[in-house]
Amino acid sequence: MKKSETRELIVKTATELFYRKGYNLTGINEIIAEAGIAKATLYSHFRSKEDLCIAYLEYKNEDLLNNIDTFCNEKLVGEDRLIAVLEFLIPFFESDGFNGCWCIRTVAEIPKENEKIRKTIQNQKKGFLAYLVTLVETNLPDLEPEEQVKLASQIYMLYEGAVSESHLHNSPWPIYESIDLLKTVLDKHKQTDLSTQ
Amino acid sequence: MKKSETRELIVKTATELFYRKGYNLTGINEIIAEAGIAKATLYSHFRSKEDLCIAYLEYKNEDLLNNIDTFCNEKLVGEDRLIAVLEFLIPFFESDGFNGCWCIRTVAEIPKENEKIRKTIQNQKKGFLAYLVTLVETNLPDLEPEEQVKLASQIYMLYEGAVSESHLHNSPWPIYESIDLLKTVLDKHKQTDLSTQ
Amino acid sequence: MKKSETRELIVKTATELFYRKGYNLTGINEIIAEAGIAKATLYSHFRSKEDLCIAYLEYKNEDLLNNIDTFCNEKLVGEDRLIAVLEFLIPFFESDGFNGCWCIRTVAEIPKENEKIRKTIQNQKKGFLAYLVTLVETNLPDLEPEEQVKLASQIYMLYEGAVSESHLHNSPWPIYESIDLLKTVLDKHKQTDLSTQ
Amino acid sequence: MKKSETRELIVKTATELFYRKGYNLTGINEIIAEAGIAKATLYSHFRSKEDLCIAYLEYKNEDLLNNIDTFCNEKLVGEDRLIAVLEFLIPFFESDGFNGCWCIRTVAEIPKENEKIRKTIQNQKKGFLAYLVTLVETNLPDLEPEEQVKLASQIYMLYEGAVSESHLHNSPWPIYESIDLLKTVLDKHKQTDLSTQ
DNA sequence: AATGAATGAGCGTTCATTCAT
DNA sequence: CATGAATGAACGCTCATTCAT
Repeated sequence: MKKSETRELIVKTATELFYRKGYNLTGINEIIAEAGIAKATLYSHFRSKEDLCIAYLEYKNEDLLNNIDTFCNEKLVGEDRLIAVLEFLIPFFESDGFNGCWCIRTVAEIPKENEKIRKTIQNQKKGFLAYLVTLVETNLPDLEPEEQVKLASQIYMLYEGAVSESHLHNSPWPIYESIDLLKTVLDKHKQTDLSTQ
Repeated sequence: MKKSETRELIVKTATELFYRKGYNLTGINEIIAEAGIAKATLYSHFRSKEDLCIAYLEYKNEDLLNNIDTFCNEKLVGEDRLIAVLEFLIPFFESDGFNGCWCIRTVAEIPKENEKIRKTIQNQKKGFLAYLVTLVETNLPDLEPEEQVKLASQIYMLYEGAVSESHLHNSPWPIYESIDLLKTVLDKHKQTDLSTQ
Repeated sequence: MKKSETRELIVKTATELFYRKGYNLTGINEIIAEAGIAKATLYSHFRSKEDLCIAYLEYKNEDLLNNIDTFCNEKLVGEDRLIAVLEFLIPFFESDGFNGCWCIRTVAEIPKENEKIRKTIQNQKKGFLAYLVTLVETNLPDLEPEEQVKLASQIYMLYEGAVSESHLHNSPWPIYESIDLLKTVLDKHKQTDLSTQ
Repeated sequence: MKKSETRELIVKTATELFYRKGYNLTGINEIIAEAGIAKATLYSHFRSKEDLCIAYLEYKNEDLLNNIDTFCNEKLVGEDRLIAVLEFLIPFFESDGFNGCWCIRTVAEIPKENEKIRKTIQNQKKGFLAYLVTLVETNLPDLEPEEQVKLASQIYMLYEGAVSESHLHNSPWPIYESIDLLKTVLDKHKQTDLSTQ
């Protein structure tokens, strides 16, 4: 087996376990047993459990961004594509193994002093925000730039709340409320737009 | 020392540590050392760390509801009192030791199978939702009942998102975005109200 | 079993193993197996293997100083009692389990940065030197004070060399050479003494 | 790179690390990283870490004997050349990276059962003794043969003690005491010599 | 002749919990 | 009612060594 293949096997195994059971409640022993490798093999690929955690976060993030983008591009353009960001959460919530947001959950598990993981997570969220800004710019080009940023931030907030709360309550209602809220906000923009014309 | 006093000392000590460091990263030894009691004393008051966790969650929740209620009652009635729920988060965020939402963080730390803690947390959130429904009913009495419930749910979503995200980003901007979003929603209700009159 | 008894059991067991096999080559598992206790029991008495090492060094040192003192007090006074310090090494070398000097051996095993253990060892040696100074003062009172210190230092050197080399060569000849050397030095002092009278 | 060159690179690297950090505290990984070679390359030159240890001991020993011989040959003949053996220790102690006697330190680290390394070390010390015997024979030819052997043994003892103790105390005073002791012994031989003439 | 990925055994340490006193 | 000594299981991690390429 190639080195990169082993590495990928480790990341995939760790990702499944970390996301399902949590970072602290998943032991290295469990990961290597599941992956069918020796402990030292894991440690030849990752210096520490912490490094493996970062690989897990990146793997999850990349996957998510791809899935969202694919999902949104199937939708009509304009407002609908923005709403699609939140609609994406419905199949996500219903999918096997949905367990909330790995960022929020991992932040909750690590000591406050762990800057490395904390920064990784913050950067992921900033990346997602940047993605949403671009999406707003593309689909609501007539909006003022600062309004575009504000709207993106608000979609971000609604997205995050919907993920956390649907997970906590084990129900999709928070997603629907977020969608509803977003529609209200978009309506307001439409009105403002009309009235200024 | 009376039995109830010892119990309260334990709960307070555990609460401070659990909230600051997280549930899994706080050891029993740390709690008894901080409280200055013997290990068996702790176990004579709580059957397990899990039971202590529930006491911690309840202690935190009671405290929060009192604080929110006190804060909101100082404000004018009507819409402003609803907005106050979110404005409450600003001093909360700025307070020493702010560390996000204990419910979200604890859910992230325990195994999915732990029904006891999970139910406790879900019930707390349902209690908070019920509080918000009452608040909407009191302050926007003209709204349709189902609209009142919906609005309360949305305030809940905005509240939760603001707590989580201000914690994650270590910045209050998510709180301000939530407030802004809520104002937009309330404006819409006002318009609808006017138009139907 | 009382706490102090368990502690003593641990120290005795660790001492036997550390001295026989060396510090690094003796695992915690071996110590607890030999002592018949649980791992956590050991760690409730000693914070780390390093702390146990220091207890080992102190246990050995105390034992040694007692044995030397007892041995020397059985001898005639004067020069003979000084020579007795080195003669003590003959039964020591022949005793079961003789394995050289724990100080020298432990210094060889720990990283240079380990100040805690290093200081402990240096202090033990300084204590032994102080003991020898007193012994010289008592038994050769007519000698100049600075000559007394010098002689004590030289006895110290001969003692240390004899221990190390008898261990390395697995033979007592270095002890006999040290004794011979000491006698030469004492003879010289006698001559000087006579000629100045 | 030629095979012999690679081998020498390995030995030099291992020597530096073993002597500085100790045998057990130096890992194979550290050696190959420092030498810039692959793990299997090391194992193609040395069957085991133990074999590499022996190469290290031999490398150190050869170097030492050369240095001592060079140092002593620069001195006047007679007693002064014998004293020079101990005076050699002053620049040795002051040199960068002085870390005591590798033989004593390595003996302290290996299991008693390891005959291979043990014998190597004992033979080195016997070789050094033989060198000293020759030195005494050459520089004090009038002494009785058995007295020559005895004197060589005593110089050996003083040498060894001075190395160990200057290392342990991190101070050169043991070297000076050894030199002083040796001078006393040599004085005595001179007197004996004179009185028998 | 040289590589580097993989290994099994072991390391020192910490955990929540129990029980005799 | 409160104690503190003791526990078994699990933790994250490192070691010298091997083998297919």
